[in-house]
Amino acid sequence: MTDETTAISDLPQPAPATVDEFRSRLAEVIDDLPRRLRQCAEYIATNTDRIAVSTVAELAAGADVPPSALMRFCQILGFTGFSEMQRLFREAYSPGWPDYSTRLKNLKDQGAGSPAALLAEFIEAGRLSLEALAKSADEVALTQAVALLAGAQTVHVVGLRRAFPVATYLVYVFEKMAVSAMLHDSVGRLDHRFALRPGDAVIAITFAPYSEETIALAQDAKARGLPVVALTDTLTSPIVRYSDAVVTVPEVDFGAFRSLSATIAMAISLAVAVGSARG
Amino acid sequence: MTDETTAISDLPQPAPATVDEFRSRLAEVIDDLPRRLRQCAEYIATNTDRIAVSTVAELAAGADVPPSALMRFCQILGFTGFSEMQRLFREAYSPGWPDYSTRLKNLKDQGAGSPAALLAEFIEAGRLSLEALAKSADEVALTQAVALLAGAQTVHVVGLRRAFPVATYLVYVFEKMAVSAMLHDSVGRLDHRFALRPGDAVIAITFAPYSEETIALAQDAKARGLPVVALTDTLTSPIVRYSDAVVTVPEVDFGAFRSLSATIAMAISLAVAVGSARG
DNA sequence: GCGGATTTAGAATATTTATTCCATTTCAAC
DNA sequence: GTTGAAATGGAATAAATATTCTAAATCCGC
Repeated sequence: MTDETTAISDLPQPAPATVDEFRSRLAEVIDDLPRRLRQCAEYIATNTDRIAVSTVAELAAGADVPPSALMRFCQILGFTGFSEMQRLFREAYSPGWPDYSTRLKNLKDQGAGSPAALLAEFIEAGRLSLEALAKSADEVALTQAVALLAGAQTVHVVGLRRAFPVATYLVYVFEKMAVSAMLHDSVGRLDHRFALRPGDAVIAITFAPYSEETIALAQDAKARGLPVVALTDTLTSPIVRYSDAVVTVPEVDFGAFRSLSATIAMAISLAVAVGSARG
Repeated sequence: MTDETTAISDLPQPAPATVDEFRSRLAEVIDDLPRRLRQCAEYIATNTDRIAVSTVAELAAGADVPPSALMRFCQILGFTGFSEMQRLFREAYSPGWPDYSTRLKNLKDQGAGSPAALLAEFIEAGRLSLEALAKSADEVALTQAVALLAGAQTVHVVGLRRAFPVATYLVYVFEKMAVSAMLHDSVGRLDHRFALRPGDAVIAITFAPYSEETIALAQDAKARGLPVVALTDTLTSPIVRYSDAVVTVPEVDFGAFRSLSATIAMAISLAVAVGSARG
């Protein structure tokens, strides 16, 4: 009858009311959970999205625990049981976009190859790219890149072919932010590399198949001791070895073409951050 | 005992195996369905995404029919029952937020003005733009624009300042699709308008504040009787009066800068559609 | 290695949810 | 209007699913 044994799990904690609350509660408790319950927590943490559409038995099987363990897990989190937890996820699903996905399907139904169907595909590719970027963005690399560029006199921007639109937008934003920037566009096959001066920095944008001129410029700058920032697709890109900071962007493409959404989002962020870092 | 009354619904049709198959089956049957079943079909058609996370009773209530009607509906589509139909959607289910929204919040929490927070904002702006585009896209205008451009000898692309990246990407895609295209970039203040020849077409890209040169080129082309396609922000844009087809794109911006995601998605779609309409 | 507390597994039960069935209604052709 | 066929609603039943309970296993401080 004493209260002395009252442990955390006995306290009537209120159930999480949002997915965010759910996640933080999960993070709180996960470390001091016994073996089976921790297994539940870990499985749930990486498969949160399946809660809405699975049964206790299925999730338990996935986590490799008996169903009853999963029940206890739900209760520890503050729910009366699995059903209550599941309700949270079923209701939270599809909040912001009431008819977005339906509409996309309608567009696609116009027939494969129709302009509307293509548009739907590119919209989807763009959205996936942005979401992937949100998940994978490396703040540290980004901050580092901003620091390098913010310290430069003039920022030299190079990016050709499919990366060229990004380069031009970057220059546009730099200009608006009063950052001195120069676009290396190889118009007229003129080589502007003499313009690289001590105190400057380079941002080079390239994706597979990597464009030689871009890499060459980065290499040149590096040789002269200028800081080089790379905006590319993977850490194995050939430009990486000539760069002092590497920002990678996962881009989903449809057919042969990149959506560029994620790349541009990253580029603007860089430019604006550099602009405001300078004041 | 005769087979003479055998109707469509009696034939043992195989159940749809994919969501796409499901949608086309639905479209096939929806027109010759009795009242209650049509109610089901219509509700399901606009709420396809809730199938995975709802019970028969919930969906039936939403469609305003008794549960048994919904059961018959499932069977007409070829499923043995609701559960089988739901399984299809549960397996295909993948919400947009495995941890997307949480992650965005984390980025923003790095502190207002930090590179990561900026990135989060631009990602969000891009995503909203794409979703808005999905909802507002006008297939008819798009198809019309494609037709005009597909009929042209050479496509002249013009877009300056913030629209310039879009113009360059458009030209890149046209090239890859073997469509003869020319970029009017006003490099060196050279005026290329003499290049407009009978049989050509123009695509002009401009957003508020509208760039004069772009509008001037459109006007010029129009005066010579060439078809002009406008890619712009609203139907009240000054370019509209010089255009034969107008494609509008809603773009959300953060701070002073457009995300361009929606605009680029639209531009690629146009270019690819034109390319395949030709070849 | 012993004793008390905690954790666990799985069987038993309760609840929810899907499915079937049939009496009644609606519809359309004659 | 009458008749037969199709459609409907709701109650009855079957199946799946969640939840609880308890005996056995495990863990931990001594």
